[in-house]
Amino acid sequence: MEEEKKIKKYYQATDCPITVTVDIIGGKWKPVIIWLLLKEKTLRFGEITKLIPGIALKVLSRSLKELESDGILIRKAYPEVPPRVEYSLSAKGESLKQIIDLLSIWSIENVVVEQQV
Amino acid sequence: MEEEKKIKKYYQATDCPITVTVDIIGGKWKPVIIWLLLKEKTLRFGEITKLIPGIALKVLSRSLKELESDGILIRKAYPEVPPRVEYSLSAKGESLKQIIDLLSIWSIENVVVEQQV
DNA sequence: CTGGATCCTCTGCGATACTG
DNA sequence: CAGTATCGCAGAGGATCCAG
Repeated sequence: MEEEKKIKKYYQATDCPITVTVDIIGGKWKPVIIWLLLKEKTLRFGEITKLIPGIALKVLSRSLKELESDGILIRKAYPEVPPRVEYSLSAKGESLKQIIDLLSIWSIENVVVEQQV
Repeated sequence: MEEEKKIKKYYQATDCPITVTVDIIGGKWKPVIIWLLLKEKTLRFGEITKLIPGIALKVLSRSLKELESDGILIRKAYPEVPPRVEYSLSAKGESLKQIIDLLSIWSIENVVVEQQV
């Protein structure tokens, strides 16, 4: 069923591969999460909430799940008390670095400058 | 008021410039529209609706407006009857080519292949 | 031909309380 | 500590009719 959903999702937007990527890394917080993981390599759930003060727990939780099921990041849970869970990027996630960098650079060159002028 | 909204939008996501760009080119159809304009250079409203069969008129209309107000594309209306309106990318819009290409390539390498296997 | 006006649905996002 | 459960809101996306 999930498989179907993905395939459907892929074909619905005029077979445009760009939309596929935007669906995966898009949204309000996912880019930020990926960006943080690119910098910090490994982060715990609580650390992310501190690094992204505005995010709601539920949203972070769901974002991480989706990124995991898309193969972008890897979730490692340690059977301890209290529990510890570490998130890090997969190879696929690392391969987004170029894109994330470009997105960042573009906005700095094309949006931020404007606002200062 | 619009200015306030933009500035607020920029600062809300932990000052992350990536989100800014995603906000501009994100959404279900905007990437497709930009991609089409990169290829075709100039398109009329009706032509876009034909190239993107699934899109609702209102959505296309709003997407074009937003892209225009973000300075991505240029709207040229000809005072004729029946009216003719042409859309083309601004220099700022053209500068997105690199990003669009990367997004496309990434999905082809990381998503499509998987589905075929 | 271009798109505004209207009404509707669906889901992404958010805040708080609670649990293994 | 790392989440789930629950409730709620606002906006994106959509279908249809109407107008300059």
